[in-house]
Amino acid sequence: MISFTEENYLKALLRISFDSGNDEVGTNELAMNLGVKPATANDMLKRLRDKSLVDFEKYKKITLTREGKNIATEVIRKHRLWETFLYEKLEFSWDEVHDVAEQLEHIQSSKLIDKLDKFLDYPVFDPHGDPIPSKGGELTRQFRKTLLDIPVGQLCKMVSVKDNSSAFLQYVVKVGLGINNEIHVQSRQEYDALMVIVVNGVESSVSEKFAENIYVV
Amino acid sequence: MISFTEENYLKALLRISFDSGNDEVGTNELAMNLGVKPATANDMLKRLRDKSLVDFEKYKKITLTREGKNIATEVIRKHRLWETFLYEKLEFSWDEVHDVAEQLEHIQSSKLIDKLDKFLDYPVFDPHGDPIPSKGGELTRQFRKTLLDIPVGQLCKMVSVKDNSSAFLQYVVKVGLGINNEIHVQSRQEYDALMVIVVNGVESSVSEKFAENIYVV
DNA sequence: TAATAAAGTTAGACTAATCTAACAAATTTA
DNA sequence: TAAATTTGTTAGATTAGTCTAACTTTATTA
Repeated sequence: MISFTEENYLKALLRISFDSGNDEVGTNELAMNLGVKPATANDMLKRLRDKSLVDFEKYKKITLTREGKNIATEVIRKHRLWETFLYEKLEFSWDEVHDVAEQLEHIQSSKLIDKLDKFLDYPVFDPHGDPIPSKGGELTRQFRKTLLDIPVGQLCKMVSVKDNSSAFLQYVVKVGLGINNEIHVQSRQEYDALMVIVVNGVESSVSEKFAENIYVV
Repeated sequence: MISFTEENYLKALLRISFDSGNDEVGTNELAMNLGVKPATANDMLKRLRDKSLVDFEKYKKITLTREGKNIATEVIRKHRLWETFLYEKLEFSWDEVHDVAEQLEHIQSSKLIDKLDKFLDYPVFDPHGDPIPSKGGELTRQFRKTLLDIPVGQLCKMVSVKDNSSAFLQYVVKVGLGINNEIHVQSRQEYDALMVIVVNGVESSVSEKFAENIYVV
């Protein structure tokens, strides 16, 4: 049986490789991502290797095995279905769903998740605009532009976020931004990439770090 | 913070004292109920005592403190709300809800449980006919007759079960019994209390152990 | 290319939750 | 009420998941 913690490590590995577009992940990167020390991650990685869920050689990068990737994808599927449930059925706001879904994603019952999928009428995207893997585990990798890629003067529409921490999401809400909102890029500093944007007629300044975490079309 | 396991101990203590009508619970009784060894239960009870969640003296019976009882009641509230959700919204059958609810009851989010309560339109009984504690923690203790209390020749109606294990619940289904079904008590052996009952025109023999786990009116 | 920095590993320790085996107290009963 | 039985406790061990501190390997750069 696979533990709650093991599931979190696998999920983090998949998310990191998905975000970076590279299958290979480093120990420190993983540890930082999970908020544990590299030594801890290293111990866990050895256990996951014993279970044939990851591959790596000493001092080398880590990849998920087929089986590890399947489990990670299933956890992400559950996470995103629960987020959709919380948002659509329980009136949770967009920035509150993540933390609760972090817990719900570990409930073990394939019947539960299939029935939930049906109850929600087989949704394809979660409230952040991220794709929900199908039952078979298909996760469409779409090319994603961020707010950083939009030239001055152009209009775009926010579809999702990269950073799912509630600290970031609350900041997004504070700037008056929400899913499907139109953003007008008014200006950009050469020096530090600070941008001035207009959302629903309200002007705000946002940093480079902020902009690269907002997915747009 | 209170752990998953600690919550299970508190819940078991409340359920045992509720079933027996006596606030005082023994270590062995608790251990058996949770499927652990008495030594294990004893260690945990000492930790719960350190946190002021239970009271007991060496070699004496255990009681929940006010705070311990509140937590246990909250866990039961969550359990029964989730059971109701699974049964009413996700088409789970009556005997499948318990095991999944055992996991869902430990999700930590008061907003989640309040919203779920609202979504279900503030239900008062779960699919087994057990009362759902209110947000304030009121749990009405009703006198409950079991099938064992029904004299030969009399008709009664099943409202709930005492044993929630899926082994028992599946057996109940096999006998053709479900919630709100009428039961006719046809005969009873003096020697071993074996009963012959009729449900929807079908005759079955049931043991004393079975009969005492079926609540009726 | 040699020194420095970054990344990864190992050893040893801690906590929570569990176990077995041995022991002590309380209760039942002959 | 003394012996037998039941109930509860203690001591010592185990596993999962975490840590710190010291070490090794790999990568970067002056």
